[in-house]
Amino acid sequence: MYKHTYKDETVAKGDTYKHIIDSALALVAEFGLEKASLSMIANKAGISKPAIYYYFSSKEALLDHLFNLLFDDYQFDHYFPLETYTKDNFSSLLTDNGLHLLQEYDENPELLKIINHFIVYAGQKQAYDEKLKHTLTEFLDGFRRLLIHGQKLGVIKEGEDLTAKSQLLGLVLDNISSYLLMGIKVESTAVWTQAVSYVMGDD
Amino acid sequence: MYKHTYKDETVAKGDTYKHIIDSALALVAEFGLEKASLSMIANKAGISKPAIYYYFSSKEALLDHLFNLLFDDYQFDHYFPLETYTKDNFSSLLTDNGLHLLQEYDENPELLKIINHFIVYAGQKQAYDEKLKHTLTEFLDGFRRLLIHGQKLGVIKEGEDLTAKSQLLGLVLDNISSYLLMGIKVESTAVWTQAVSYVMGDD
Amino acid sequence: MYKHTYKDETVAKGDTYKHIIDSALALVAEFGLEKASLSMIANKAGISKPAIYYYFSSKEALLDHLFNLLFDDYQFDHYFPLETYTKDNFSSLLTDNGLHLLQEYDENPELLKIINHFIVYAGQKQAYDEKLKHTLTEFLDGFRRLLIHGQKLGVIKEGEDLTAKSQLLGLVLDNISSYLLMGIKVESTAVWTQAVSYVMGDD
Amino acid sequence: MYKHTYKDETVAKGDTYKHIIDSALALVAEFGLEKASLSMIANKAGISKPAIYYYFSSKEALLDHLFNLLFDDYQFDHYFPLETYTKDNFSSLLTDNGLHLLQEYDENPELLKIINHFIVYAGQKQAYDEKLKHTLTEFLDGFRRLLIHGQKLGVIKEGEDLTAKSQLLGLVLDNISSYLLMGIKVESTAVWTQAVSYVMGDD
DNA sequence: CATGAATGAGCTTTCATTCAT
DNA sequence: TATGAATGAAAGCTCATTCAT
Repeated sequence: MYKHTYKDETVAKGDTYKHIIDSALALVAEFGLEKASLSMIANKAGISKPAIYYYFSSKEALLDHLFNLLFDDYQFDHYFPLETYTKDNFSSLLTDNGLHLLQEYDENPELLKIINHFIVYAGQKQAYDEKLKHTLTEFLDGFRRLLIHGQKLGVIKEGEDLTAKSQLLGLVLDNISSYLLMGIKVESTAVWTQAVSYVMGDD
Repeated sequence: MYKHTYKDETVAKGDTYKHIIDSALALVAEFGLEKASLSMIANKAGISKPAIYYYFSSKEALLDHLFNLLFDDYQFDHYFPLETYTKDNFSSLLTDNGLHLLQEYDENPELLKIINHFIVYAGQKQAYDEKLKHTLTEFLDGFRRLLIHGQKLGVIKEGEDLTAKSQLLGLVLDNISSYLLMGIKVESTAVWTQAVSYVMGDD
Repeated sequence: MYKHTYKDETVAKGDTYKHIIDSALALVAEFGLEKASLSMIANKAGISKPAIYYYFSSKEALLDHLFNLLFDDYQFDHYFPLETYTKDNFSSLLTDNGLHLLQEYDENPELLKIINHFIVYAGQKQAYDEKLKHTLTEFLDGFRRLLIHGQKLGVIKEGEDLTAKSQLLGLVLDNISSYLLMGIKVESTAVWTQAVSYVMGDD
Repeated sequence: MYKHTYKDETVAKGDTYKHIIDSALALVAEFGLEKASLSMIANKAGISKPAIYYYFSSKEALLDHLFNLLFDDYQFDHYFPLETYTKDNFSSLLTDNGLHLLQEYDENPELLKIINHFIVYAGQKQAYDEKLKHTLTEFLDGFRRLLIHGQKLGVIKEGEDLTAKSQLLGLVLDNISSYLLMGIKVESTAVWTQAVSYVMGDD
């Protein structure tokens, strides 16, 4: 699961709105979706409980908003901009982009926590489930498109099982951040570098 | 996260006890740790709420029991018995053992769900966090020991970064099951096969 | 144990607040601190149970409030204002003030009941215990100060054991009200009058 | 409230029975009548909860038994044996007997605590209330009979208000133990000595 | 005699939600 | 826009009690 730093676009809606969202994010990260109660959120936002209902019709609506905030602008291209990849920089850029993504999450452990809460919750809410599935699938697909691009550039051999290789990349990258989140020591740089070099056919 | 089929040893304790545990497992899988209430569990078990307290001193104690049930006998050796690996079967056994693990979880999607709930909950309960960390670390370490064994057998080249390679194996295997759980289509066999062949230095 | 008529100062807080306190006082008097449940209190106050939590953070907080209500403004001077005592009125004023106190409690048997419940409960809650001890000690001390004042006025002989005499006064007065509360017939006026005349050295 | 050391006569009923009563007494002293639950009692007695029902038909029955145990053999004569009082020893014996009673309670603070719990509970249970009233009244009456005896012996003047004096004695003695129980420092010896000397007409 | 197993009633507390203002 | 006041529903938990064994 990866996500770049969250930035809410709705500037016009005023401070209270943002306070609610920020408080909600912080509390969900700390206590989870259900234990983060509206009381706590209102409290942290410095407003009264009913005020939340002015902006969100229900707690569920608020959580939905957070969910979309985190997953909406989540795109493979943001981290691995296909158009910047050339024959010469392919391997090193792939490595760098991946490491950069890992670093971003390392710096925002809260985000990963929230996302994890949503992932588990997705088991109970179909709408989340579908969006989540779609998002992750898209990301895996991004790696596939990238590898195909690499083939066209001639840096990746023809005839390889690109699907499996791209999925391996996605799975590894995703899980490195999960393990980092849990505080399990993983040599993230080395592992990612190896995964890349393998996919590139280096040895 | 991997786990073989759960089997409770305490046969002597009678039916009610098992009903409680089974109901709890099912409901935790479906609704999560907090939303699976004692009322629901009692209901599903066909008993009254206080009856649960005859067997467990609190809801937390019940959840702890489930947690231990799932994580206690979780061992790398169970899936990858080091002593069975030889020079000749190393590569294929590694592949087969991994696929077998994946298949096991594929057949018990409930277990993975519960485990995921516990993983998220671990963020709030240190005891879980520690055990979880220890368990996952142990599993990664298992792969490392296995690769070292492979080196001794001469099937893996000297001078390789075994730590990174073992971690790659662990991360990939773990995340394949996660993705399967979420219903994301991953070519698990192909990916795992590739990961193994990479680590073995095949190409 | 003595206490003047309870009167809550917080007029501004609205009716519900007062209803809660009044209901709580009545039910604690009748059933005791533990058996007076929030359900009963809410019921008697004509509100829902959670409404109580809007005003008090817990049952304990509510009981604490009652406790303070009863003991806070409990002062010896309120019943025996030292500055009003003169050489001429000393004996009769001491008698009158005591009788007045007894009468007050006679007219508010509920208060004494509640106080008794708190006294017993003090054995389990240190905060109550300390305040209670302090309050009663202060009252005994009040009598001592009063007798010293009497010595200065020349109505009480020098060289007497004022401590013992003052404690006798306090103990008698306190226990008369207890016995009255229990419905045990005590000739309160006669007993108190005798106690006073003894302390004054009359015969 | 005064009470000599409790001693159960029912020896024949076996150990369990006594264990139950002892445990109940100890726990009632510590936690009060309601909070001392049958679970706790059974636990402390080293038996199972239903075992209590073999000896007592209900918790109330058990409490009733304790109540009677404490109040049944409560007699003024036990502490102040009228027949031992003579013209010569009257004053000193009265003093000594009272001090002895106080000392007894001082050495058994548990008993006083339990008795206090019952006194408060008496407000809710008429049967207790009546017995309690009767017991206390009897004690006050005992002092009256003693003073009358003193008059006959010629150590107390004729024409005195013996009722008020006897009540004063009873109230003082009773409340001294209460205050001692609460941990309020009272010069018990001095106060009681004064009370006696007053009643005797000494000065 | 005594217990393991179980229950209904009731407890304090928290929650998302509503509504008049 | 925002809040004070209140609520129904449900949570985890404890208790006195029962009953077959």
